[in-house]
Amino acid sequence: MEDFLKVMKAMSDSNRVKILKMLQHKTMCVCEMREALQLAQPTVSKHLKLLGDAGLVSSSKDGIWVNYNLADGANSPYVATILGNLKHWLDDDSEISQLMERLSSIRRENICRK
Amino acid sequence: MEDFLKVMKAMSDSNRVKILKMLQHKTMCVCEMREALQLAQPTVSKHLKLLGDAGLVSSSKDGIWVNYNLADGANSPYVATILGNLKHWLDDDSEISQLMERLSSIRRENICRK
DNA sequence: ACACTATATTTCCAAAATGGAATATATGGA
DNA sequence: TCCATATATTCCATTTTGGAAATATAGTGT
Repeated sequence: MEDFLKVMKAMSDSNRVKILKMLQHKTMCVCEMREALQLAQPTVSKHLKLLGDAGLVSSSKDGIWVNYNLADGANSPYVATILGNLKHWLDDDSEISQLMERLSSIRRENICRK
Repeated sequence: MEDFLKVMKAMSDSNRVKILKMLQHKTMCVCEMREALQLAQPTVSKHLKLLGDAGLVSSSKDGIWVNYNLADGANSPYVATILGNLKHWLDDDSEISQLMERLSSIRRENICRK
């Protein structure tokens, strides 16, 4: 039950859902997400920790950066099902589609290491 | 997005999930659920209101009672998918399976109208 | 070693969620 | 009409959550 509730709670916040939708399109680091969502960096990190604890995202360190990706869901049927459905869910949501449009112009080279 | 989040938030509480699992097996009134979950009656009513607002349950009045059922999900792809998956999810959870065992012995005639 | 940057953690605050007691409403029976 | 019961609503205390500022940690380049 706890694992299930963790996944549902992780899906219950619009900024976290936006993170997952962005990760459908590309691997991202924290500062790219920070820019895309216009949130403070610690806030983004906390959301990512919660998503990671729920098994929805994975991360790997690349030097100074941490690359975040969608999890494959191999360890949780809840994660696999939710992420599978989220692939097509919310694509016609205006907030989401606007975010996706802006996403292509948010590139690590232009934000980090200035 | 709002509709989606409503569904996810509704699924983020163990008592509400238990209500949905019970409704998979039978139509229930508030006092039966109150007995099954050992919660105060207003608490159950509030959970049911939230589940109803999310489109996860429907209700119909029968005299003094209100019968609650799982919604058919015809109006929401989120509801349809979640309720469809919940059919098999959590069946092996110990809390849930114990609740299901007790469920058969909780009958309206024995609780209400005493 | 030192400065700079990306990320994580801690701490605090405001807002939201959960639960119950008290209360209101509605229905059925005497 | 009056009473008992099923359900809903209101109100309040406690806990949880989302956000940011401050701080800590870890790489990278000089």
